[in-house]
Amino acid sequence: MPRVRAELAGETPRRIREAAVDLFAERGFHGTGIRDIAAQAGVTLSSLYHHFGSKDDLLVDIMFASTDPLRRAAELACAELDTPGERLAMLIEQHVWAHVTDRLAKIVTDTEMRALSGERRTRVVALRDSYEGLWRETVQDGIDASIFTAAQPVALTIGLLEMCTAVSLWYRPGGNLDLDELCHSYADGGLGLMRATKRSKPLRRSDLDIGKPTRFLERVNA
Amino acid sequence: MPRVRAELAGETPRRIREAAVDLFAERGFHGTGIRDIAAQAGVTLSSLYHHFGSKDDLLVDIMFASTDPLRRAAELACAELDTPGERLAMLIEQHVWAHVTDRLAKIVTDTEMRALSGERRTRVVALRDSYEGLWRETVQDGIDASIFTAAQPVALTIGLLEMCTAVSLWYRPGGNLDLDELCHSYADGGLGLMRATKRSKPLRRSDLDIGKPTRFLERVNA
DNA sequence: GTCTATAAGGTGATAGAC
DNA sequence: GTCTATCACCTTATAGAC
Repeated sequence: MPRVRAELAGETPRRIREAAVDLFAERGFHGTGIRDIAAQAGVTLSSLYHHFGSKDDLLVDIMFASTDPLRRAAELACAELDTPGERLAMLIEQHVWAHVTDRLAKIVTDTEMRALSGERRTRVVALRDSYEGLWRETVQDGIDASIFTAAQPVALTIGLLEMCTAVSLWYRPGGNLDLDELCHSYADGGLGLMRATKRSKPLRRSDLDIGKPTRFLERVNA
Repeated sequence: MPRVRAELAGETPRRIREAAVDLFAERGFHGTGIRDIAAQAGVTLSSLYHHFGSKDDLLVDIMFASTDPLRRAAELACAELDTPGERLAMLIEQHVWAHVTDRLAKIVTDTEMRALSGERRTRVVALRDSYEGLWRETVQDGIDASIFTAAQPVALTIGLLEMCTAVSLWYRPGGNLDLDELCHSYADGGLGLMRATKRSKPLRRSDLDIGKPTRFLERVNA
């Protein structure tokens, strides 16, 4: 009985969240009314407000649920992989993988920051900065070890991150480009973007053995 | 007298457009009220509606004014530069240059497509597709000529474009990274992303002599 | 936990005087 | 071309019954 209750108790918020993600991604946060969300979730307006304090809270909830697992997977990858090349490749692959499999929530997270203000915004920005910091550190490690020689590593790191983020805007699973292939290709491109030293031969993704893109994400979700 | 009148006649719409760009970029299209725009432009609501048929029309106007010159400059570059490497480098540099110097309008253009529907949306999408087509053709030319050897050129081209687009989200002129340097660095990174053949040595931006990023944009604006 | 009803104010757009 | 005044509707959020 308590088991069943717990499951049922979690179901309504989940449906509200999903409805909100769909609508926010399609019409934007300000373009979506809370009545639209309640209707799509199959609940009334008051029920929605029983589970979420405000429309803003619902947005923050969506952003955290989508970003925090990826950040934790990135921490694991940085802690457990040996070289900057391996770490950067894995950061790219699990970022791309997450932006494809959690497409709509990522679109919302990446486009609706400006809808937030005050303490809510501060919290979300802090989470995002903590994730992006792992990318910056990884690239800097590569520069320090002379594995990467890009002229503007900081600017290129932001660019690379945005390139991988944008996958959620165009990629659809089921086309003629396999998701694993996409991850692999973007990791290879990212290593090329950072440039190998002139002495050593360019670092290629196919030279690395880092396992699947889901390797660390699975441990986080468990 | 007619000269002065013409200048005055064009001034109010210009101020309305600028106010709208500022506010749309900061709060989003649906997050901005038409009263906010009118107030920031220093005109009344009715005056705004005298110059623009609707809030949607104002958005379309902003998007066209920001996108069309860049598209025409891209056409010029593709017509007049000899090699795919030179063409891609110039496409990257003038794209980055435009996204820095026309920052706010680019943010609006890149994030508010979903606010449009029907015929307005069709027209803006067609303009964007025509521009992106020039990038795809350029990369394909490079693949055909074995200058680029990327595994997934189409996917990487979109990624590269988004990477350059995202510059408007973070870059501010006046920091310690010069705009010309940024353009140069992104062009070099983009060439690396597409990969040189294994036989020939990698193509670098510094090997190319293509002139300034503004070279074709100036001719379009004239 | 969910419902109906409603408060309080903002929204895009227009009418008609000057 | 610009103004004031207003329409009809939609917005987030809450009160209070069940």
